[in-house]
Amino acid sequence: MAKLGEFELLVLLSILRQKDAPYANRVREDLEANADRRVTRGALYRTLDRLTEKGFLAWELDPSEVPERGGHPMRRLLVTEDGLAAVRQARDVLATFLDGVDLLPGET
Amino acid sequence: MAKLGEFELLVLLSILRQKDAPYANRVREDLEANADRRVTRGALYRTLDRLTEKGFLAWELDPSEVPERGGHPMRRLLVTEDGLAAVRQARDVLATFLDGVDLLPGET
DNA sequence: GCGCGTAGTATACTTTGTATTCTACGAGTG
DNA sequence: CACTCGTAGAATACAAAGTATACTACGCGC
Repeated sequence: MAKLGEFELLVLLSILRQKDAPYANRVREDLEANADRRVTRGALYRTLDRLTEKGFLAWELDPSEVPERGGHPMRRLLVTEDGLAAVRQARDVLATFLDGVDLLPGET
Repeated sequence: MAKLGEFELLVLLSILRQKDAPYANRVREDLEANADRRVTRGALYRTLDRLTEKGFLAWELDPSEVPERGGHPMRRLLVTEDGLAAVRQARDVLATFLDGVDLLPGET
């Protein structure tokens, strides 16, 4: 199974967090706000494409959620089973390594 | 501050785990064993170089730890303060996102 | 009907990650 | 003693992941 880059992982996690509104721009806002990282739309869509090619992500056009100010129909993002598995594995590896070390003070 | 890629993070964490023997090949073995990932020597050294350029890593030649079967003197790897800070930040971000989601079943 | 704001696409480019191949050197073995 | 084996490291070229820039599309409201 293809492995996840750092950003890819964050994107999948963010999608999973958006329980009721898994749309690209929600994810973008989430990442900018909580991961302290600039995310341009191009960057995000590129990543979504890659995740889709890998089979970690799927989407459907959402006809009900009409955007307030026009634009394309929004894509409702869905993490696949494979995607979930990949996230879990990445989490486990990270947990292992983070666990084995105390870089405690935590405050930057 | 430059950001950490996924592999870079793992490498720093692994170095921190090798409390008494922070050498490149220990790290390599650690990653292969615990991160379920093939790591060639070239790949690792390239990453170490990049981390050094970013100021996250330093090293000194270790004269005391003589290798058992020849080779170059080993480099004792040292994570810098900046490196530690970068790791902490990455950890915090990951924690935030992993926390907000329950992909629990955990078993693959 | 024109501009603004949102959603998505295309493309070019940079940074990160990986494989391959080379040098160096000590220990053991013939 | 020279040769090959195992370890450590360097150089190079290349692939994949990440990012920026600049586009199209469309609806709303002035």
